[in-house]
Amino acid sequence: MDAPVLDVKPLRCLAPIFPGPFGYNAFPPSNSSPYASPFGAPPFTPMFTPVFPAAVSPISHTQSKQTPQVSNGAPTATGSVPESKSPAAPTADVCESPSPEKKESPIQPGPSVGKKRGSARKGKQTPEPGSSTMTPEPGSSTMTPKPGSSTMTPGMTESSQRGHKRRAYKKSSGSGTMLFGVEDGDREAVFRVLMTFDGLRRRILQIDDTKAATPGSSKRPDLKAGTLMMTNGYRTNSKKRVGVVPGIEIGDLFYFRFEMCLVGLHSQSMAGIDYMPVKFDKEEEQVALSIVSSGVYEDDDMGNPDILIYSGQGGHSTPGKQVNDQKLERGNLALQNSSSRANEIRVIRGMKDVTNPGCKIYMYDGLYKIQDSWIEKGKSGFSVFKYKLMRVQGQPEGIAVWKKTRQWKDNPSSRGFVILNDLSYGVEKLPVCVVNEVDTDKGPAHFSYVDTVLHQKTMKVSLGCKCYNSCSPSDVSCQCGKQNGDLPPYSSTGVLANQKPLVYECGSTCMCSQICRNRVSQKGTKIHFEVFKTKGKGWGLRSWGPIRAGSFICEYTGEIVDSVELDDENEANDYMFDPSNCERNFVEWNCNNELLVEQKPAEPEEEKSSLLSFGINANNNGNVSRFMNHSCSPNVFWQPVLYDHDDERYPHIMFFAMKHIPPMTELTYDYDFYKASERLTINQIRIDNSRPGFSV
DNA sequence: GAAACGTCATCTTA
DNA sequence: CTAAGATGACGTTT
Repeated sequence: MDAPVLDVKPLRCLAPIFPGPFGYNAFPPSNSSPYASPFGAPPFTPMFTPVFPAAVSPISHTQSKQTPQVSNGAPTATGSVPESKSPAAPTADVCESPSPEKKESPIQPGPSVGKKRGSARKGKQTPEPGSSTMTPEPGSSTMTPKPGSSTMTPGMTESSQRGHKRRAYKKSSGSGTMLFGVEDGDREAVFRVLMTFDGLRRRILQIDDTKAATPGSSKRPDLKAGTLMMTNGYRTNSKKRVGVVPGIEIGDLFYFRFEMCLVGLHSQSMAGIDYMPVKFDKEEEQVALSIVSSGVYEDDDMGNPDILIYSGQGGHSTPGKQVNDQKLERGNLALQNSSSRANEIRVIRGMKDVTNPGCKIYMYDGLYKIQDSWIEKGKSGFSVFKYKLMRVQGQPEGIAVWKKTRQWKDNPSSRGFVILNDLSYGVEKLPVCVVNEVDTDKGPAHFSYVDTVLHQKTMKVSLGCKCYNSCSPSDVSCQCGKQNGDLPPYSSTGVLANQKPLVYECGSTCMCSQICRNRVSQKGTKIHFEVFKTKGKGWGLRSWGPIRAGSFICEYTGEIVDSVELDDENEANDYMFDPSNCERNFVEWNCNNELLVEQKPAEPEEEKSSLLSFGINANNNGNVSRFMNHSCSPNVFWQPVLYDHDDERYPHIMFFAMKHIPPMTELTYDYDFYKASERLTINQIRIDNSRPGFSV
């Protein structure tokens, strides 16, 4: 039970594992707080969420410190609402900022790879180029009530008029309790929570996959992962609040509703309207905090990115089918109150994922205010509440970025500042345009675009599997499956489950077809890239579309060289990918699998990645990867993959997304994993094999 | 009052 | 398409 807690770093949950009810692991009971020693803090009771050491958020200045009472953080004055000035603007530079202990400047060329040297930039980060104001002025539209619609007045229905007391935040019953609340997280904490959630979810999915034969046994890995996080209190911003949420920026993406719950953006796991009681003078009133517009109701964006027409909740028996009039209660009432109180409401827009239909992407679109509300008859003839929300001015672009990029995709010539239409000259399926919005540079120096690595010697080809059509994760006879260990590396949608020393994809000698789920990175990139001139870091790389965490981005192509040829002084090494200095290629991406008790052999792997002793020279031949800059707070990592030959000394270097990456966000990876690994503690945590385990 | 327990509304996800 | 989900809100009992 007393697994040693190793090298505790603030943002991580390092508590030893305790078996909880239902196979969940819980953190130790309150009287043995794991925090006592590491932080020198007194043990706290489960009553209070521990204050997170790094909790002083640089952006929480707009937000008064939340006390257990609701009173502040909420509007202080009657009627008038806190104008939190420039809500998200100051957060712009948080994105790439290193964790507090680090001294290096956020983004700079990696020490080991001399790429784009001399352009390191100190100090202040400049906002994205492109984020300059090109939003239309929507303010001109006057607030005339909708024709033919009755205006609502608060209190027009009976229900729920009793003054609600703010209840103490309900702690999960059971053994879990809120031991590890990460209160008022900063951006780093938000990332941590999200990465942990998704790591957990992918892991559960992966385990589920191998048990394909048991029908009905297990579904919804998202809910399982979310529940685990919740019961262990592994969340941040767990107190509700009006307005800006620390650590969350406009444009942030979410692929599950639960993700938004865990970081305090929208705490309803299903309902579209989140609200809480707020004190105005003497009265307490429910006001809306955030809404998710997900298209179940007949929401409409009117084509104007700053306006959202939102439908109230209720009246539906099955989703999509309205069978009753909506009532002015719950979320609808809260929205109505928010309309008169004019408080800011966070808006999350849900959209179809074009690359993965059936999947939804949620994007935080910033603060809005309700401008108008009315009742109208829905398609089914029942009453529906309608709310017209107007985006608060002065915020960075949100959904507008999406609209822009979508337009560019349809019509690439509408993209301005283009220097070159297709850097790949047709090699990539999608053109890679080169843009410069910041200076007069006419483009990067010439190189030949290749979409594969160039070997000097011929590589021998491995013997493949004999699966028919597609390899099945539950098929123990699959040769490729064996090589990968007991669990499949990719989900059925091609998302990498976790980082490994080496992934074995099926290859040309395999009998399975191209639809095999064990063929992912070999098929090449599906991302619509853009090479752009950064401010101060030379050329950079970004995507027009959103990228889901774990999905394949691209390969690092170029000429394979032996590491002995590497020489930092050589200019030719500017575009050298050098994995040899990476003691351990594990980022924190697999993190917190220890929330699951697994009967896996303890990681025997580690060694292989440090054996990599080649380099990839992209100076003369390369692809978009050579433009990816370094960051200590990266959103991309690399993963060795083997598929077309047998030689484990020369795997392909494939890049995958560490986090969900919004459109037009620069893609960066950590050039020097060795340093990164020093920040790691997660892999040092002992996994308790003796425990029965979380049954999935 | 506070805490514990019970039920309902919500609609997402596979 | 359908049904199983988890949470928080709200209501009732201890």
